[in-house]
Amino acid sequence: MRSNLCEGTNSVVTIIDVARAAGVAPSTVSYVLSGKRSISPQTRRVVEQSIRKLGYHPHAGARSLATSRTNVLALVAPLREDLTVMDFVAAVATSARDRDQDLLLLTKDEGPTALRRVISSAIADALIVLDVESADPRLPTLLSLGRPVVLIGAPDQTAGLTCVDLDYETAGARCVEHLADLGHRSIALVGPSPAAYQRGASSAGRFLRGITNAANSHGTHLRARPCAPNYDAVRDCLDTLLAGEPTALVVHNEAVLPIAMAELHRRWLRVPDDLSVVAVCSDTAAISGAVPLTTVPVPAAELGGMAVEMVLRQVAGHTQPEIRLLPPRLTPRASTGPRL
Amino acid sequence: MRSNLCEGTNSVVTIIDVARAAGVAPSTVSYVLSGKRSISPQTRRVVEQSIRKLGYHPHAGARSLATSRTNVLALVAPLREDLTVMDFVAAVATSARDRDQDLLLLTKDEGPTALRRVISSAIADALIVLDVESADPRLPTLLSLGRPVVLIGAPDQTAGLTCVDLDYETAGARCVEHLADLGHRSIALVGPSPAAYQRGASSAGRFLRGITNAANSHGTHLRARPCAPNYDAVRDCLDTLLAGEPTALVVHNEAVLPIAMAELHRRWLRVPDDLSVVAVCSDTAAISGAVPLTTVPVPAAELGGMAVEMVLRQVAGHTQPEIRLLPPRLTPRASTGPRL
DNA sequence: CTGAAAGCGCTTACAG
DNA sequence: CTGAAAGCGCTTACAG
Repeated sequence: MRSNLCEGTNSVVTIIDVARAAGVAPSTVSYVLSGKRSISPQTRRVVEQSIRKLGYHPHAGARSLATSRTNVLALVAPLREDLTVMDFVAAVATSARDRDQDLLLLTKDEGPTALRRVISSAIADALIVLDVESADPRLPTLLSLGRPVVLIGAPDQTAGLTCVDLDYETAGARCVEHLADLGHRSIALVGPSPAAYQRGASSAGRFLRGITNAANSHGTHLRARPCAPNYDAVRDCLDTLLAGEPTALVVHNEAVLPIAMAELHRRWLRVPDDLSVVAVCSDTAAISGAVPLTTVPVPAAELGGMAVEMVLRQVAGHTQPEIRLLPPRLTPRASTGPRL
Repeated sequence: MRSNLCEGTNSVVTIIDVARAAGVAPSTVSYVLSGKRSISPQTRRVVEQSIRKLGYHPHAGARSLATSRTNVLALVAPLREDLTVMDFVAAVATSARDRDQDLLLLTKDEGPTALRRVISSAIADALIVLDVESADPRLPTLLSLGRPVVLIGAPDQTAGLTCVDLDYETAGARCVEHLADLGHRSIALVGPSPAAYQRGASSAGRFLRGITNAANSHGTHLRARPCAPNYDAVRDCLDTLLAGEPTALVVHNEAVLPIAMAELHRRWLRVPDDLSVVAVCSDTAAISGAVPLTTVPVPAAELGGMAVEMVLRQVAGHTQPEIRLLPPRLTPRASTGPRL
């Protein structure tokens, strides 16, 4: 009862094999596959049968050689242990597949050379770059490639670049507005890790700017500190921040979030009665703790989907650079309440 | 002062361009590149200069068409938000690059069809599969591919398959031994999520078997429960487990770990005085909490590296299937102590 | 130590 | 609606 697929020789089934089996020319098989000219119903049927029967799969290299298209997108991702990164990778992978593209994974530490290599060797048609820094050293290379590139994130200089990101500056403002509405006049920010600030992670600076400006214009006191993702750093950071007796805490650091919540608990600080908490992170992280957290969610799925869409538009010929900043939404949950 | 790389036409630089510029035959350029025959020093020098000057990069599709080799490895990863998955992806990506291979990222939910497509279309030379289940539905396809495949994980039936994994059965035993040595006679296990058991995650069952058998032979009482990665599930799980008054807790669930530690703290259970804790997880997760945890670390970096090495050996012609189970090591830290 | 040429498996004008 | 043929950019026997 075994099917006779792949029986006999182990060699590759080519378009010529299919053509012979179907009694047509190779070009006809090609056109059936691409739909680029009309084919009689009978021909189509017999060709499609042969394709199935022989288990034909077009050779990607041959196709790319003939068309200058690979249908592969390269994603450049940082390798750190980070759920948000994983979210973005997942989002881009899924939407790439939805558009019949494969995904090549490059790591950030391969640097600019790898980007040029992948494009110049026609391994991928386009690049999606994660974890962009304010003055990213890869920018000159990216610009000189002359091929489709989309950045998830926004560097300082965006001339000629296509970027998509959450509007972190407004996100910072949203946090202040929400807390100010609840009567809070003193806010503390647990920011990204010192490493993130040092490498100039673009979201870190923009969020800080947004929350600072908003605090000023609301007459709200703000104290901000970066925080490394380990227990000691969190304790120190909270020591410093809580010394100012804030009534609300904004956490823009997903890795630190569970540690910080546990530490607040250890210090007998009830959330939200003693301290309101707003987090900027993925929603899954926000609802896994004891108290469901008010968040400004990072919409990784949307951002990843948009990046794929935008880069494919470029592949299709659209060359106008564009910056898209998604308006942040704040989702109120149990971790924020009125100042008591 | 601009360099004259890439000046003028935007079209692809080919081996013919390089040959012309160097005054040699295209085949000579090819041999300089591949090192497959001896080349006079002068010829080599002039060819290498032309390559640099023109910014030549070999066309991957053309090369794969001519050689039947892509130098691309495909990694099939599950998409869930999970640091361990991220660890494995990072490990495989890095070691692939070290061996001059690119990495294509496939998602688990694409199923067996994607695996066949990627191999049959010569998009990748080989497959590395993560998150293997006891009776994984992809196994028949994988076996029929006739191409290099390495599983990270071990299904029940391994005939004809090459697998590499931590020896989770022995890992379970190590936990019991360590705790029994410290005098503990009643152990509780927080296992992987119900979802993991349901899909038959192979490590879940093997670890449970190992810890169960070891507990029996040590005359130690064991109570085990799966646990979903959210606060309510953790609370329920601990309610059930702690009712048995264990003096030690084994946590084989990285996502649950920070929540569980916070919850123990909330219940006034001091670690290790009231309760010893052993975790099976990456070491970064183990040392980020208030108490550095005794672990049996999951050696993602080693496993990923071995998978790449093994799959490349297969690509090079080595066809003998093999099962490699890494012996687990237990790293004692502050979270385990003698039963008081 | 080096060259000329066939062939890898596709796509797409060109011709009918 | 369909076929015959050139060409995409490499590699590798074959010949010298």
